[in-house]
Amino acid sequence: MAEHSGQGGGESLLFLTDEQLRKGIEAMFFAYRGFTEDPDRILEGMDYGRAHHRAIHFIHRSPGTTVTNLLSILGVTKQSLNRVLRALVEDGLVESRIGRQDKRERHLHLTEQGRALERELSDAQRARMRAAYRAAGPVAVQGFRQVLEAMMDPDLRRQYNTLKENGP
Amino acid sequence: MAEHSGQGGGESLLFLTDEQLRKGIEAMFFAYRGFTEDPDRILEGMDYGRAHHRAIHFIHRSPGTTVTNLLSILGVTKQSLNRVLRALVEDGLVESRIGRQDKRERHLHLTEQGRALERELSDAQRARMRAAYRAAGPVAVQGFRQVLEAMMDPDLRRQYNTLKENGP
DNA sequence: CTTGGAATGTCAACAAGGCTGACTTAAAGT
DNA sequence: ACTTTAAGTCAGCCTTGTTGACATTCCAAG
Repeated sequence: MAEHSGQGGGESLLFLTDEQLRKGIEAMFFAYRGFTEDPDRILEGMDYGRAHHRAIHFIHRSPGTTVTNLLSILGVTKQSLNRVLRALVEDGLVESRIGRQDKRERHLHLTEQGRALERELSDAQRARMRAAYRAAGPVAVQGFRQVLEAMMDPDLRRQYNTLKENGP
Repeated sequence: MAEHSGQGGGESLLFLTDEQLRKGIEAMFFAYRGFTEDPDRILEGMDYGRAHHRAIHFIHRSPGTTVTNLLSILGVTKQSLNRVLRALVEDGLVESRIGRQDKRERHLHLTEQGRALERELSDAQRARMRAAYRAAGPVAVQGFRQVLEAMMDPDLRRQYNTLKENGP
């Protein structure tokens, strides 16, 4: 524990002060607002909201995923997700195919229309992320990702890493 | 623009690929879940939720702040905030003092009971943030903050920086 | 073959926390 | 005096989350 001695740990643990942590907490709060703002603006007026965006994102990300899998990624109840999926299927943005092996399962896919909305939403979100990445530079981006990953719950980190591997 | 030449920009702009951006987007999604989880768990069962947490946090942060100021920080309507503040005042966690200079204003302060809850909530949230910071290291933390700041809306970044200056 | 349990879907009811719109009160400002 | 601002309130609505109960379908183990 005692790195050298000195008040605060020889190797400079100043980044672990309550003040630094509080800044990080507030940065998360304000940044998340920006993060969701652009897609939210696109969706308002359509009958959709943030919940629909999340469903569309992860269906796009893992085409053919089952409802149960999606539930565990999104961390909501099936009733909540079902309300959202029903709307998307009725409106022809998502296709729900009965499993061939296990006919209880529904495999979810975006239709062409669904892909179009996904593109619109993720273009907007990526544009902001790209601007932030560019402004901060590659070293900062690496740190950004490291801290976020360390902040996740172990279960969610597993989900996140599983997603990372199967690129589209 | 063309740093050297080569496919992708001489100075390695690989961190700006859609794939990298998508990973950042998903990292934000999963990390934010972890970020809010601990306070949420503490609050469930009490009659309070995330909205109360936010109000308590920023009143603690800027004691004596006015309702209007708090509104602009939180980015909600006064009706929404009022519902939350009324509960906190009725339960004796927040004190609303009429302004001495401008008697229309109400200045908000945490009571001892309010400070106790604030401490409980922020201890939990800081513990997670501290663990993440420690795991990632000081360089990563700097990058984390840089990217988050770049991701904020200009207005929110102003709010964030204003808050940063008046340390408690 | 039967049965248990898993995966899915659906209905109903509810709560938190956003929102808009309309309106009041009190105090400042001009 | 008149207007604007700060705050609060009432009523009603929407989205998105929750529980609980229940039906259907179908795989798999006994």
